[in-house]
Amino acid sequence: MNITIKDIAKRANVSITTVSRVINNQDGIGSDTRRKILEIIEEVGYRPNSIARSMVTKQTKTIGLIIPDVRNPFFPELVRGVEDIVNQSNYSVFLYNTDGNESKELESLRLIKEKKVDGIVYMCTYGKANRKFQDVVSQSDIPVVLLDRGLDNKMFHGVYVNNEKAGYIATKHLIDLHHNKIGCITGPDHIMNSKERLNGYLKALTESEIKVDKNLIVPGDYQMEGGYIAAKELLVQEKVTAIFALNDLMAFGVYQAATELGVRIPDDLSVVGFDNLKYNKLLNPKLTTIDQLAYQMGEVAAKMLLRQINKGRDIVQHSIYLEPELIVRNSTKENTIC
Amino acid sequence: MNITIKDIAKRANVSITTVSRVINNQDGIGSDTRRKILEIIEEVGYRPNSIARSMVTKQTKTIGLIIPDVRNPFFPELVRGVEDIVNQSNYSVFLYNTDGNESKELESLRLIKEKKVDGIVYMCTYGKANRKFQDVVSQSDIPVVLLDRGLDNKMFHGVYVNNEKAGYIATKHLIDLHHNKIGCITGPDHIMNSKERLNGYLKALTESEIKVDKNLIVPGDYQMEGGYIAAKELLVQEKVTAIFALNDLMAFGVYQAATELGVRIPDDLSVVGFDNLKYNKLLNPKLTTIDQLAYQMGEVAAKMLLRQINKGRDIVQHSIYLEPELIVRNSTKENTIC
DNA sequence: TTGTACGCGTTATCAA
DNA sequence: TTGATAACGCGTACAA
Repeated sequence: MNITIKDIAKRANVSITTVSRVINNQDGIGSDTRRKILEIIEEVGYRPNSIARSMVTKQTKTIGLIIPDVRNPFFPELVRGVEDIVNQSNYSVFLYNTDGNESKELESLRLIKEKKVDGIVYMCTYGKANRKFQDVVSQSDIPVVLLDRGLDNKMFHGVYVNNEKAGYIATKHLIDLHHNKIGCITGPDHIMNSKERLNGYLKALTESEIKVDKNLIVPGDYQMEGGYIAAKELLVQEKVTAIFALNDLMAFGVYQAATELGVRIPDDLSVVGFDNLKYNKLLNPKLTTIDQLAYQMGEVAAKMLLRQINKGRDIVQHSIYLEPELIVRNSTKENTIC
Repeated sequence: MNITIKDIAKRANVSITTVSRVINNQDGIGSDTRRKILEIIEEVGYRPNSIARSMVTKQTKTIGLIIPDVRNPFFPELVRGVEDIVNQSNYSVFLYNTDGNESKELESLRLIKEKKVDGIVYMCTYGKANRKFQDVVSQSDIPVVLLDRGLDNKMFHGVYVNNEKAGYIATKHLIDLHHNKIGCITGPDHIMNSKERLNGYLKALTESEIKVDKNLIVPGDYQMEGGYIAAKELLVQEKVTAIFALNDLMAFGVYQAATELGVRIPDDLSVVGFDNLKYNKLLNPKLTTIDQLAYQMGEVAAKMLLRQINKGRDIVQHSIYLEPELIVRNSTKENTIC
């Protein structure tokens, strides 16, 4: 049997109302009474039952964080960014991994709704789950902030990187190094940021009057494996001198493929990645990539969410686009081949 | 205003008891009544309020997972292992990152207690927070499983790797390759697994009658930076031919130091790590390391926790030690130098 | 087969 | 400055 506010009240010879007031730091309490109650609370290690509290206050001091997979090294940064901010306001976070799998997304959604979280940070993937998501959310009026990946519906707040611009500057960098046969390895095509990054790539080519060759655009999976396979294709069949991988993980795969084929980076092949993962320092040569400030994105999203929670949903809706940055390291080099 | 069991009852012209029974799949309900209620529930998208439910059932279908930092690539594996198992039983997980920081650990503990989680998976760090932890836990009678890092007090269940054995086989591997000047980079000394791994190292040396040289044992921090600094010391001042880094992150630092000093791996220096992080495939040459099956550890811990939750705390207490495995790759080589 | 009424631990309202 | 009591949404013992 856990100790409750009643026990404290009894011990202190006061009503539970008085104890409640002390707990919640309200005034209108005699300083003697307050001190005594505080002492007892300290002594017995009493902690208010947040479940019971939530019943009446209608808030749980809890948010839900839905991501594809913590094991993908991009997400832990976001997770920490979110957590560090909400913790400051004494919020706890429910973590749900969905693997971008529709049934898991729906399951998480169901749970999250039952748990009565005060808000949700959502990194969405599939379109179908999203319809359901929108239903659930609009039904229950839970504040939401989308993170990194948008929804076609613009009714939600969101924090994104300017993916098109990012794709543009990455490609431009390669063009400036006189590459004109630049392969591009994309992500799964239902993820919007992949499309946007690709658009940036196309824009840069067009602007520089380099003809777009469809064969140089190979679909990947945002995983090492996909990068590896795509790179083999690009290197063997298309003889590209540069590859823009739409995330670092796939760039890692490119390195592997290059090593196997005896293709030297950056001499024979320039590589640009996307994400600036912490551990791409391990690569030799170090990877030129786009930094999209994952931790900060998490922070910004969390702040937006807290603002929504505190002020209600009817504040001006908006999205924030963070500016990507090109980090030039040693995997890109002037094209001297053709 | 959210929709409640009352609304369903009203719509269906039955009592809330009947609805409750349908929700909880109890029998003794007319099949017509049941169907009708189910229909209405479906139609309006009703979901029981788990907060209210927890009030009466005394369980929240929620566990707390306390880790140092998701950004350390070892932990995401554990997190997923835990989550995947508990999700199967419809549990949600609260994630708390503590950075091994005492005040954060205590704060997480406070929150976790208030949240009335049904159980806790705890990767502990500091000794002081642990006393408090033990108080809190024994007070409130929450089932706990320790993960990866033990507590001096043996009152808890736990899942660990046999760290001493791991340290032993790693070192033995280097000895078998005729290394006799083997540096060891340790973790923070308040983390028990570091001590245990070091013991394995010492045991292997002693057993092979290699004199232990204190200067070859350099303290690290379980981060790349610490590995880098320690490796420089070992390479410049001690001229070791092999280094056993007590985790992969520090081994990464060793690679960096070696590169800077023009020391070739594995020709001039053999390196063994610990963790078998997914992304150490990126290293060139690939890292020989100890696999400690992080994902499985998470799974096992979660299963133990669920068993405790369901059967009560008074089941036989025990700890499980998983067997580490040496993964030989290309960072170790026969010593031909001396 | 179904319904009434109480209780879970807290906050909020109103009265003293 | 303090207290009695209703209410939050649900499960369940007991009654019908």
